[in-house]
Amino acid sequence: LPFTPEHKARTRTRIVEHARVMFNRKGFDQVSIDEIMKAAGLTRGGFYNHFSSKQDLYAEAVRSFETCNPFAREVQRLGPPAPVQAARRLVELYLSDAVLNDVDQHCPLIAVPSDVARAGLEPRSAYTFIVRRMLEVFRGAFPASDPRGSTKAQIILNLCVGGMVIARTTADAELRSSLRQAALDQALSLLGETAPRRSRTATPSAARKRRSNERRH
Amino acid sequence: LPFTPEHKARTRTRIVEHARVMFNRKGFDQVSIDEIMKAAGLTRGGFYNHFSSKQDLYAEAVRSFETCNPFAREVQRLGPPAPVQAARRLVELYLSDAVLNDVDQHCPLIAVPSDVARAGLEPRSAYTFIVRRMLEVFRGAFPASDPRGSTKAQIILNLCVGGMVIARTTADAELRSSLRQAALDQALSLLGETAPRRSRTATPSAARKRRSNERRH
DNA sequence: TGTACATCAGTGAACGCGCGTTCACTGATGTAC
DNA sequence: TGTACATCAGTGAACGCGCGTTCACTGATGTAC
Repeated sequence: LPFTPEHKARTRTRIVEHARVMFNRKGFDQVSIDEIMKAAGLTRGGFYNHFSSKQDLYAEAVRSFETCNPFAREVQRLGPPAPVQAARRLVELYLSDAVLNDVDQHCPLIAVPSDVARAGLEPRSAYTFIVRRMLEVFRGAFPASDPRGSTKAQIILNLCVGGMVIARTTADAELRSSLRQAALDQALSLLGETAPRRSRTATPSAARKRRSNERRH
Repeated sequence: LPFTPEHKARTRTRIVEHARVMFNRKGFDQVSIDEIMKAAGLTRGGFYNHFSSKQDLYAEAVRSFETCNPFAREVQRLGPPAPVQAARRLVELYLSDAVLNDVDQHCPLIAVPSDVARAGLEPRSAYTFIVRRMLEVFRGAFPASDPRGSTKAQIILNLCVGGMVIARTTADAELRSSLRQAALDQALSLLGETAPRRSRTATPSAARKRRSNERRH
């Protein structure tokens, strides 16, 4: 074989990696294949050695988030041993001020929902896959016997996505931060219902985080 | 004057009207000026008599939602007299199954957030304006003395948008409906805290609605 | 060890199409006189 | 009342550009003998 068998795979991964970041940042239509290939250190023509179409790459990029994002890695690290902590940590990462203000880190769930909703079947099911994974993590934070466990997991996901999606659209720093913070407090509060109840509105760690955000602005 | 002074205004409104529906359905890039003008019964060339660019029309379309959507009309009708009912009704309309399954009725908040987040300043501030309006309505449901009133309003908005944004992206009917329902229950529950508490998870009207949705599927 | 050959990741020019925008024109209308 | 004129919403052809996709080619590599 002309190249090592892993070589093509590594190139492909490199393309997907750059595509994911650029699609998240600028959306499906605003990123050209040329740009992506250039970012990956290649030229336009080679693209179709790896993918059958731009939409094909898009689905792949959405899918790739599952293996490459900091949330997923965090979950993998903390997942099985302490489900409640994993859920709490995921919420805190998801709704952190740092992530809100760095578009490149945005999860596809918040970065490209409109695009995906209008895209073909492949990107949509890649997206749905992430949704189910996150729901599993949140569901794990409640005892299996809790009849409202699934519902609470869904509410937490809705808060995570809703808070960030709206916050992202506005340039008003105060409104941004405040929408995000409200979602964070409520989500943590729902998670807190599994452990012995503390304050109704926020865990101590959320309060600490809030103070530090206020200092930053 | 060659045409009546209102004639141009009416034409302009007609263009914006069609643009709003089409942008919501297919996104900014996937709708051409040609299509919009055709839908409005005009030809390509006349577009620049009314708008300076496609982006200009986009901002206008987002803005227009405030005056033409069923939620806004509903709020205007119920608004001042009974703020709690207005908020409750808005939530129910927003998170209804009927709206979820009819893209044309989708509020820009859920239909085009990714597009807007990447668009210019004008569309973004048009979007932010709607956000503030909805927050006002929700805030009105809690007594001015309630220190958590603003936060609760933000949580409700996050739930409204989050639930619909995720639900929209998946084709799985069960998951769609269930995400939406979870958001609806939680939002109504938060609103319920103002009135004498009924059931913890849903108001009677929500339960009625849920049953009717289940029949439909 | 050396030579001829096959493979195929990557190159870069070219194609074709759609779309945002421009522009010279039309023709219906109201106004001046 | 009638006629010449100015206005301007709307028309449709044309321009120019970018981008997804195709394709003939290259040249580095491994294999056969």
